[in-house]
Amino acid sequence: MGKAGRPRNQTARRQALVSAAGQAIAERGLEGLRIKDIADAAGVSQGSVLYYYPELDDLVLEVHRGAVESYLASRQRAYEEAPAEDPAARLRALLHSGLPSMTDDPVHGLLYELHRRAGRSPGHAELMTSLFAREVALYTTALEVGAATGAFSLAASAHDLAHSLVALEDGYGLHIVSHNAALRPDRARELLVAHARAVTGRTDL
Amino acid sequence: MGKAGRPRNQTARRQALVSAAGQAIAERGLEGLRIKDIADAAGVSQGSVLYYYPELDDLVLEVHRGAVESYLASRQRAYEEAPAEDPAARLRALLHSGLPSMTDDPVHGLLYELHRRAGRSPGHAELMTSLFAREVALYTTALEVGAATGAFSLAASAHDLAHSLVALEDGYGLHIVSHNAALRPDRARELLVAHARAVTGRTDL
DNA sequence: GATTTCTTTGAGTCGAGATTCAAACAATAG
DNA sequence: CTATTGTTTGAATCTCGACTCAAAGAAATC
Repeated sequence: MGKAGRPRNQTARRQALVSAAGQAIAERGLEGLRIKDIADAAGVSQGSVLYYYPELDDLVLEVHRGAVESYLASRQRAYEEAPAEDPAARLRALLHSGLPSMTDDPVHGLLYELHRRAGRSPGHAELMTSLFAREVALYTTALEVGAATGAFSLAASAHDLAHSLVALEDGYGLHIVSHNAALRPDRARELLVAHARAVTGRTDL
Repeated sequence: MGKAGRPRNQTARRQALVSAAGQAIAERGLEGLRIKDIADAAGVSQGSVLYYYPELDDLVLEVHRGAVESYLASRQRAYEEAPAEDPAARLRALLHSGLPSMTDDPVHGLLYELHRRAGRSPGHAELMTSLFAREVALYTTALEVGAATGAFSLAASAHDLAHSLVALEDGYGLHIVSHNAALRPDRARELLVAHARAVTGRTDL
């Protein structure tokens, strides 16, 4: 009396749909998201999209979750790939991984696009909160290690400074992806690094 | 053979429509904007909305323009109402007028909502750029006056510091209106003021 | 009051896109 | 091979909201 049926490799399909949806959102924005676009990008029919995600919101939430995780992983990686014995280099790595490098950086573009839902959707708000908290934690660690080894002389608590750095990234990043003509990526990076120099006492960041 | 016809008080009607649209956008967001909602809020028929704004985008652009102007005017007013002989008080006034005071502050909510279009619409990008530049100018003036009178000892150029302050406001504000559970308005204000204290050398802000 | 032009209405039309669904197809168990 | 359940399709249908338009209303001019 064994169970029957075709094997479920839903995991793979779902993953493909999440990826396709992420691509579609990055291209046309949340408002321009169409089931047909997702289906085309994933190479399946419209019906299949609904079969796996009867609620499109669930799919968008998965896209958001995936974007947050992969973005955090990339920053963590950047941080860890810098020499552990050089706190300034590690901080520099963080600073350089937190801003969109072009006005149409796809990763940041997707994240800002998804964050837009946060004001009206608790699920998205939670993801945004989580991203912020974990970025703050990364910076806090980097600053505390530098302070402990004497490499930095912090102008305030590591935790508060970390908050400022992440908020600065978000503010500058928002203007960059929004095509603020007066704030090019280079200029934003300079300003961010200058701020980091000021609060750590390192003039060589 | 004089011209005839009913007088045109299009100005008033347009203003009413802009106001109604602003209200609708603040309530349901750009994605949820419906002609019917605008018409209802303005107390006219759907046809009238199209009569004055055949291109809905033009109406949204007007809403954005109005929001930017009134927001800037309110900050300018806050700045000027503080005693001119007290640079610290003036800076404090600016700092307190730049963050949403609640998680659903309607003014900031509307502005962030409209800024969302900037990435895909040059008109909106221009408005956002203009808002940023003028906020930076306000802060720059406040900082320079304080520095000139010896009230502040600036940690960097007034212009650079002003950029940081505005970007910080934008970053914190974004998280507040997005319901970041870990960053309440009070906390954000504390962090912003702490930053201002650090870069001006005033411990009494 | 007649005329002209501006304004307003709302029912009707139209279209884009979401949703449904019955039939076809696939893999596994027995 | 057959039965059973999982999967996929895409044409038909449904829904919502933008857009059209002919007719009615209103102010200014003559």
